[in-house]
Amino acid sequence: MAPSTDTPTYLAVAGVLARSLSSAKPGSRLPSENELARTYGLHRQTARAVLQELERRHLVRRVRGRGTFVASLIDYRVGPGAAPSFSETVRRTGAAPRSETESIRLRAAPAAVRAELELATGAQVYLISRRRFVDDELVGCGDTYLAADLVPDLPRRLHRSASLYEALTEGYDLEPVRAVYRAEVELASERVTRRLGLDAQPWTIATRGIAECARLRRPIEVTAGWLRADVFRLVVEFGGR
Amino acid sequence: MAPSTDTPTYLAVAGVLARSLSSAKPGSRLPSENELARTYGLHRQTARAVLQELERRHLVRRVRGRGTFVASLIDYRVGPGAAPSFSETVRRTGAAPRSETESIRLRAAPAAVRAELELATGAQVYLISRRRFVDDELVGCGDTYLAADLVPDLPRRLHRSASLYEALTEGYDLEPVRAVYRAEVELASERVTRRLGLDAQPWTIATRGIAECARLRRPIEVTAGWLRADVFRLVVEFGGR
DNA sequence: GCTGCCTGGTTGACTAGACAACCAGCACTG
DNA sequence: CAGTGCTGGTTGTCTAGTCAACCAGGCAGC
Repeated sequence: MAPSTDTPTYLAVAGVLARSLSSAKPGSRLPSENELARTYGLHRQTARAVLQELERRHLVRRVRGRGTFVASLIDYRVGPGAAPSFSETVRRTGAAPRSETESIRLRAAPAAVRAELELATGAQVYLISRRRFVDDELVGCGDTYLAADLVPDLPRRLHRSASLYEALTEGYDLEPVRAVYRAEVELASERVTRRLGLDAQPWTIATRGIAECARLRRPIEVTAGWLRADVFRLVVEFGGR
Repeated sequence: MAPSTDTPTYLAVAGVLARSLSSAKPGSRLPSENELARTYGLHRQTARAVLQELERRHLVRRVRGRGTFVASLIDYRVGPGAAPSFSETVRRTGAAPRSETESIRLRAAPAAVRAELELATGAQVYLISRRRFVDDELVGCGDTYLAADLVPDLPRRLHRSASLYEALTEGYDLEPVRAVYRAEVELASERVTRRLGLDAQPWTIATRGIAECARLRRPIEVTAGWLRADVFRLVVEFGGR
């Protein structure tokens, strides 16, 4: 029945499941390791290898204590001019995005940020840390650095605004415009791994950007973000119709 | 000695090795699974998990029958205007790139290609398949489709040129200019896996592009390429100084 | 009501041992 | 001299079984 010559059984079974998975409902549950082993006559470790292979292909998500579930990737489209918005990206798929502010801290600017924002030594910045959710599941996090002297009393103002963008634009007349943007696929650092509530370092789409204010003609914002690569897929596009 | 509370031993050992690996020479060999198991007092399967974890992080490459070797990633930089050249990218790292033509075939244009190149039904295209090497190791492959009527007698002409680009520019006065470009990280198809001489599907940086000819004012070339993601890393950049 | 405990089911980690597939090098043979 | 076959070492696959960590839900007791 299988066209296999001598492919390992765990790959053969993974292939069978992968094909049936393409028409499965995202979020639905797969058989457990023990069930799988029983129905295919394998040892549990082999059934495990099957599910791990599917996880490696980002076709399923495995949750300890609960089971294995059908995954679905969200395209994270990056192109010139269009700095992708997390909320927009998620909403387009029909899911519900949510951003949660972890903390707003006032601190001395790290050297790298100071250079990017053209600040004097000792200058202070606000560091805004956020967490990103899709359907109430934690899928990413991000940091934003803002020169403190440009946005006095930011925490309170931010409270009254729907978003940081709105606060900057309407509260301070500082509309930020993306100037430099960079994205890559990388393994999460230990710090990001912790923030995402995971114990093993996941692959992430890492983004870094600098935004300028047209009125002031200088950079005002440095951002860094990480999105789980088993939930999002990085797509780069230039040109097109 | 380890700051671990109860991190799994395979992750702990992987951490130790990862740190020492950053200063190791790319290409040098790591201890074998058995050696590792002996020196750390583990079972071979656990030592195996250690090396597999390092492979997952793209820090090492494992070759059946030979051993485990220190890897090094090459940045594949993508930006507006600058369609990255495989040869340029590799040469910048000091390694030796090589491209090898697998085949040049004349065939009816597939529907998707026909649409992109604005060809009539039944029109013919040349399909040029290439393989990409770094220091004589197979790391990628690519396909190029060209409208056959624009490049009569292509196979012979290509023989006398250093590259396809040169043949198009000087042989036919058809300088191609990148119009649409797209890159993403994806699991290799079975076909690409075969062409890369692997048995398990690897992650790849997949690129797709359409090039136009300024003189003719129409698209003349469709390209698709795959580079192994355990050798290259996709980096997207806009703006900058 | 609701807090805390227990229980059955799930994935995670580890040890034990076996055989297969593959590679490089070497000696031997024709 | 070319090719064959052997051999030791390597990673790949698989079975067998154990304990741990975690989750959801049910249930008893406060």
